[in-house]
Amino acid sequence: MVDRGRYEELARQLSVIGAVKRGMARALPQDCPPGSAIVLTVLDRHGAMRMSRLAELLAIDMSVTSRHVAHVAERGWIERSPDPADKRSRILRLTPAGEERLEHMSERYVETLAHFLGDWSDDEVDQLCVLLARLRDSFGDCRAQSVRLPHPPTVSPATPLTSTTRTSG
Amino acid sequence: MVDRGRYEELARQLSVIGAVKRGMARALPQDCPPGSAIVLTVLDRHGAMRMSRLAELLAIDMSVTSRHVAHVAERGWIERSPDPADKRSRILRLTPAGEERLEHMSERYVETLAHFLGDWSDDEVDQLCVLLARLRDSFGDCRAQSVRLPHPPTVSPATPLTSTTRTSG
DNA sequence: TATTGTTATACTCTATAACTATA
DNA sequence: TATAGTTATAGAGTATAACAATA
Repeated sequence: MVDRGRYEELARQLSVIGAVKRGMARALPQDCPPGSAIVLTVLDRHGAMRMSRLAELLAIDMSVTSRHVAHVAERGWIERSPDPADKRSRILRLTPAGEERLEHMSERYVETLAHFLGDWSDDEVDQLCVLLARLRDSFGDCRAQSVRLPHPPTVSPATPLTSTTRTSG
Repeated sequence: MVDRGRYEELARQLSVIGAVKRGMARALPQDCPPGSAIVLTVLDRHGAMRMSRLAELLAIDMSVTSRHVAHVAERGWIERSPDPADKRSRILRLTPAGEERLEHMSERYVETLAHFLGDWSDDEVDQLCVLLARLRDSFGDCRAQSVRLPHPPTVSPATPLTSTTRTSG
């Protein structure tokens, strides 16, 4: 068990890391806000999937995911084909235009990191990647509705422990 | 110089780490949104300071900092005493009530981390803290107005390189 | 009746611009 | 004239709740 001081330090570091994320976001093309960027990134990384799966991977509510997806679909960066197994669902898939967009985006990200992280070694970047991946993994699906935190903010007494993707009943 | 693939991987990891930050934010007391929490944290960590310094440490515009500060000041968690050296400024300082609030907040953060990071070792937490601190440091003051990024989004041709805290002239 | 996904509404954070007071 | 800070307004992200279509 890690001691309290270490956790406090980690909490501080996580609080301040938002500045880095904003710095990265500024490098994005104008028609591609962070919400679109992450949808394209995850679809490229994990392949075609349904809304609910995407929402789970992003750890955001499906209502929010729906808006992000609508935005990139309007621009032709993904296609939504009917799911033969379930007519309520559609399969999300990156289009060639989306891949192109992602490539452009990726170039800007890389340039930005090269700009700020010029003096980092390969090993340091690798280490940070590994630890961030592990951190994300440890948190798992930590969305409001799907997990019981130690201190449920406003939740009424006995909330069921279901691991659904929904926002309400 | 780090190669492109490593930077791409880091960019992906940073994109997805927002889920962790949201998970942490959910642990905060209801009357203490993340913006307030970070102000209290930084004032505790770095001691009393002026608005402009706080904005620089948070890497957000002073207009935003001003609102966060107003919020915590209204609740009596910080005090704003006149700066004898410059009548335009005030010195921000944590009050005993603010320290108490911070302690409460910190407990919740620690519980949340203990909940999700139960199987991490001391060394792993330390390593992540060190790398995050270094990352934040490498980005420095990366606010919109204060730094030239490789791809200035909408900025007109010759923007001066001044490192000010301002939002407009 | 339960689940997938969409839409409407509200809240938080951030940035830009205009403004006041002081240097 | 320039700087410290405040406020008004707008844009993006997210959560909750209500809804439609399908399982």
